[in-house]
Amino acid sequence: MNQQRPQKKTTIYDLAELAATSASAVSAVLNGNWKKRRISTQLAEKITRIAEEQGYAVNMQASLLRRDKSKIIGMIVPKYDNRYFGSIVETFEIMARERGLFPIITCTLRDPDLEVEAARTMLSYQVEWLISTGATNPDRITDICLAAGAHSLNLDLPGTKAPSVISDNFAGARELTRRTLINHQRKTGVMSPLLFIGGRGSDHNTAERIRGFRVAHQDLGVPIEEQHILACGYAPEKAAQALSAMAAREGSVPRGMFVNSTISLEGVMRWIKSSPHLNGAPPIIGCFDWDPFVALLGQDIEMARQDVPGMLTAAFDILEKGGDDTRNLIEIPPIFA
Amino acid sequence: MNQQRPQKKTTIYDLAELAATSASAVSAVLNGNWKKRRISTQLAEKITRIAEEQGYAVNMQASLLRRDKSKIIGMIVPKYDNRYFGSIVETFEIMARERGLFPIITCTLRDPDLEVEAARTMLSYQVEWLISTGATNPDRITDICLAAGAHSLNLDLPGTKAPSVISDNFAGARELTRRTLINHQRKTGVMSPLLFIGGRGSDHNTAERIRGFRVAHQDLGVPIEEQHILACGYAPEKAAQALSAMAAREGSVPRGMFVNSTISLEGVMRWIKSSPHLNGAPPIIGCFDWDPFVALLGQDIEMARQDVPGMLTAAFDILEKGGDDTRNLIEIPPIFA
DNA sequence: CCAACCTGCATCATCGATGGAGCAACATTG
DNA sequence: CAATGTTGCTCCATCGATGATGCAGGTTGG
Repeated sequence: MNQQRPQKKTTIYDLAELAATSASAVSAVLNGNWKKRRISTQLAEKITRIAEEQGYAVNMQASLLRRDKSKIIGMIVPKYDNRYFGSIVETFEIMARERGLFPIITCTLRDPDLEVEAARTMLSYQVEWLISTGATNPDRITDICLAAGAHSLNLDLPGTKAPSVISDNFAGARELTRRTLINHQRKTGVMSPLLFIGGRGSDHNTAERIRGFRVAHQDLGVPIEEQHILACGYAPEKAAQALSAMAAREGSVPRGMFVNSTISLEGVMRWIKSSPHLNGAPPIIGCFDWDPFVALLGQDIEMARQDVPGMLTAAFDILEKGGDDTRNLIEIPPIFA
Repeated sequence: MNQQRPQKKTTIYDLAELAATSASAVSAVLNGNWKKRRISTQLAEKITRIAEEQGYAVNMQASLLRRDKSKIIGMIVPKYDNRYFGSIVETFEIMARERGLFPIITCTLRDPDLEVEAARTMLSYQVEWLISTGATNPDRITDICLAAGAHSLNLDLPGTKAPSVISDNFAGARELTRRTLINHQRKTGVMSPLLFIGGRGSDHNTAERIRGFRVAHQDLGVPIEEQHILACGYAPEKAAQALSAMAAREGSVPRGMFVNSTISLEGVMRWIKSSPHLNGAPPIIGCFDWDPFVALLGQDIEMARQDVPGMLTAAFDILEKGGDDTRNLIEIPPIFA
């Protein structure tokens, strides 16, 4: 049949009439517990056949209304425009489906109001769990979830009111800094402090990465230049502006850099390309995040790839243990190539 | 209140009791048509206040069950691992919300069975519209949608049974080829045919792009080399393997290339880096797709950026006009920087 | 002073799926 | 042959929100 307009939806009552039986029997057969309800195999087969012929699909809205568990799991995510978040949502979907859950995802464009609105909307859809990824105010969302009878969990950025799974930012940054310092020495012959650029000074991850950055310098006995720590925000333009300002102020810019995300790296690379400040000498970069094209950008870029499967495995572990009591912080080490 | 465990959900009946009124009044007030139903402003304010105090959120399952329109719009998308699809889902969400719709998205990992399963699941959730992005078998999905009373629309790859919005692959490829041929001539002094690499020969977009590729060569009077059209699939490894095979077979590889997606480009660039076949001379590339880091990879890469906002505007136009009858194909020109 | 009308709500059936309870019809046991 | 058990269903209340209908109590017009 090649109908143009969508037809009305088939319900279990329609199927019941076609099979000359009751809606209850149809329901039992189609949701699989017909053995328990002592429906004959004969009738079960008949109903199954008719349902398939009619292209029947349960009305989840009705089904969920009746049941106690929705099996819906929500995730909010800031953006889809980089490999890290892309990988998070993709892995999340796969792992959720493997566990018989229905994932719904929404991006909040780093807008705190949208985060809250998105959380409320998801709660209206009866999510059982809500994972806040990189949320600006995760505790706010946890409060809303608790009030609405849902569990919550923080990913990427931690909160204090729900369990959190994040990268081991301190150890990762320390190792990345160490590697970059050594790369810099190998290339230039001198050991000199790196520039830290990107991220918000107010967020936990950036603060921890700066801490790792400091300690790595200390480990190698390299003094830090305080004015070379630029937590100027994540946007590419912010990074480019910060570099311009520094170049104007100091007349030059360090060749070795710790860049706090691929997003910021985009701005850094653009600025370097368009500016004479490095005199064509390629920068020596450590980037906290991974992108396949960045790997092709030059030999002198080291990346710390956040362990997305590891993080989500930890997240689903928590959620399978039902754990709200565990207000713990789980830190997953990033991966070096 | 800082409770640990989620509490039970508040319903309009709870609110009605707290406000000493009926559930019907609560419902009318909270969904905004209380004026029509002649509820006093006083009572409306009281109910609103109590609802806020209790952190009430409607149960969409119940609400949707009762209403005829779900306002849910679904999208299936192959992957989240590149800027094109990332931009599509992000723009889709924004535009859907602007129109008062609730977007749900699912990725299908380019798996035909998963596509069908995802479509069925979405239909269970009562989507009114389903947008199939880059689907391997869009007509199958349209059939399923029609049987279940939903509308469908194809994006990125066309189908024959529902309206389709895609890039103008022919014109885009023709222009990209023209530009790349000219770039090649400028750099090398000679006008010589390009290598076409990436994509599936069986998909409409690749076929159209190859057609544009041919016509552009013809336009400039450059003969094509048939064995230099390699629709080897999208995966990076496939592209790398195809190049290796060609190099082994012919002893060399053209310096000018038309690469049919950033995904394939990843493999191409990796191969070039690891292989001596170009003797360090940078390739001259036209890439049908856009990525910010690719722009930084070299001066000799021209990109055709698919006009995602334009495509989705066209898609939402169709869907606002309710149009199923319009089985038309809308082609949106890609953008050159 | 009564009909007609308006205001401000409450009652109740309904959406589709679900599962506890109940009920025939038949089989088995002592 | 009555008592008991088993098989194979059906009936009905229920989940929460919605809106048509109805119904008091007050107001207005003639």
